[in-house]
Amino acid sequence: MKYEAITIKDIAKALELSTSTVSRALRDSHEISFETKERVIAYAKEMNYRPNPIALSLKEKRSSSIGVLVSEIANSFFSQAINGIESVAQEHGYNVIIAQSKEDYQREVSALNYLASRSVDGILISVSAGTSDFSNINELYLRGMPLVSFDRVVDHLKMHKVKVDNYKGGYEATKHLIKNGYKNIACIASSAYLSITEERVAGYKDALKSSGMAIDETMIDYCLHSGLIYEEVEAVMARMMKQKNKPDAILACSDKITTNVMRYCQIKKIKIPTKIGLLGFSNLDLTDLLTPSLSVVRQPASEMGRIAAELLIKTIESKRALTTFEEVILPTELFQRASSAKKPKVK
Amino acid sequence: MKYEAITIKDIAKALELSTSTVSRALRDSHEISFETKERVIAYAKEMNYRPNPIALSLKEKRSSSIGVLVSEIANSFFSQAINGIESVAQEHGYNVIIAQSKEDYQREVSALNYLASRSVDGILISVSAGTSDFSNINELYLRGMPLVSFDRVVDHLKMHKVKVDNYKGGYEATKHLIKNGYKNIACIASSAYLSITEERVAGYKDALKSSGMAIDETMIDYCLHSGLIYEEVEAVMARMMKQKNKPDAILACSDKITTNVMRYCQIKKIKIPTKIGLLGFSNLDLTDLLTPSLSVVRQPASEMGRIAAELLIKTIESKRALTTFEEVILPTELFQRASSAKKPKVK
DNA sequence: TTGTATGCGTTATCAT
DNA sequence: ATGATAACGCATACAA
Repeated sequence: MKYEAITIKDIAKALELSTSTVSRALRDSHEISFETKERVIAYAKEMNYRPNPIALSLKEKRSSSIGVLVSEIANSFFSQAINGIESVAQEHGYNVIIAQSKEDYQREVSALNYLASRSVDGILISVSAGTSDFSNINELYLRGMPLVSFDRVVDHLKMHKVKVDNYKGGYEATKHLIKNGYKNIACIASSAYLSITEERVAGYKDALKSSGMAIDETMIDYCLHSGLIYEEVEAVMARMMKQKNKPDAILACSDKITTNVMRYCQIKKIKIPTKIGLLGFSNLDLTDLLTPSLSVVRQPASEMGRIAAELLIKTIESKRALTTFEEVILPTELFQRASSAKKPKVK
Repeated sequence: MKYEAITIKDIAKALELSTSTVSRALRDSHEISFETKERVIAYAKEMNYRPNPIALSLKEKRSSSIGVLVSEIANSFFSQAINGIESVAQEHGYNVIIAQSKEDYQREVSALNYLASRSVDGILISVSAGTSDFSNINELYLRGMPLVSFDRVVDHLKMHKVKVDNYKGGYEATKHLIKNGYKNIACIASSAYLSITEERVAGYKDALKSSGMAIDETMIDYCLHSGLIYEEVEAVMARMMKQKNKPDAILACSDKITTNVMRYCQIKKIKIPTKIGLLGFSNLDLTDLLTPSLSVVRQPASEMGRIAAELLIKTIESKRALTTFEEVILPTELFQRASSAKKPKVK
């Protein structure tokens, strides 16, 4: 019943040829007679021959696969990015091997180690939030492993970088809220340790400044776990809604913060956007459907994945040693509901 | 700068030993002197030696990796499932290679072919909606490739199956709509080729019957691409809303159908749930926040992935030829908004 | 035009 | 206790 996969050797034996002849015939070498070629190809097809990619990898010293390391696959941003990565990879004949760090440094190190041990030709990395020791990644660079970091990039590391313009995203989102009449705009951001957080908050601050509005530090807060835990967001919201200078709008700086602010408002029966405005960074499918006027800052996740993968494959295939590193910065998209947005009640 | 990865041979040369001695020393064989072992291990560590997994694969005829074939990674159900799969795989020392068919039969075949050609030890499959020819999968079975299908299983195929109780899900969802006062409940389902579609629709029909309601075939329709394409859903909705017997509620049988029905209603300014009720199968994060009364049928995606992966790895590691096949059926979860739902205007 | 031999990195089976 | 050799499947330099 279960039959072993057929090899070149089997074909050679069956056709009374040498393995090299078979190999060449299958690769359509010009030095094989038309007749032999036909016989070999016909038989190979009949027996459903497939070359063993592992043997090929060993010979060619390349695996035709790339590794992707993210913190959490079931995060819509990353799954969209992987979507783009997989598409590009498949166009170029590469497989995609995925690993997730779950924001855990140990898991990140071991996943990286495995991928590194020559089972992939290159690696796409979005570092986990807690990581501050990048010696492993540097080690990979020294080994000559082609690397591209995306989204969460680390400035001082020697590798290609693909990310969005977080500063501009934060700036424009805040401007959008101001334009819509909001006066007291709070900012709830992710872990203060991530550079993307810094950049978004800087954009927020500069937008306020450029509109002549004051920056109130009580209106800025951080969620260590990027809002992953509802209570984190709840605590921040509760504090802000209690204070003298109450926000009339929120800039939510991550997917989870956005949805958890919505959840908070729903539970507390705070109407969005009339009672409080909300503008979130989110890649979830539905955010634009959610409330009549919620706008969303989207990251071009799939596009980012595509670009990062292209860059990686280009690097792999031009095997020169790297001295310069590209940094691609994509624009965020301010996605606005087409239908008429209800204006907030301006005080 | 770029240094080649070190091999056993390099170690042997440096230490003036044979490769076999080095190999044995590294594997802590009892027939190697303590002294030699120490030298070898110390040197290997110093040089950061890692065995080449590809060479190992060739030798062992196993790759320690499993393939996952889904229609679309950036679909929250699948990304949650992959999340579970990756976790289990990593616990057992397996890599996960992903491929997406994009609901395209040709891509499914070629992806499967690649995975099949011995680059993975087993495959997890959720067949694409358009597929009706399963000869490839059967071919894999004959080749002895360990297979587990999940979510979208095909009844007559000889393989393990992990899925949710779609019948019950459809039944309870429909009952829920009936209980909320809806009288004309339509059903928009995925590809008619999928058994999950059949089952959900059967549950829908039986729920109507058991409430003494008639089944109107014009109220049931299918989307070949599972609603992936907006126009697909739009066409069905347009048709239904034009006919004499107009629905006052919709049972949407997939993630994408759910959101695209919502999008349609938004564009056409049809209010959910007062003008039309909606109950969808969805694993999106936000669906419960969406409208004041939308309930959602959730699939335990991550859990399903975990179970499927466990089953696959178990099958791989007990290499006996398969004669019996397990079928695991998980319950769906009817997720209901806690807050007061607005009742529909009952005619 | 075809065949033989070698090597990719590793381990297992023989020697010694 | 250690070494030489073959084998995994394939491609290719070198012979014939």
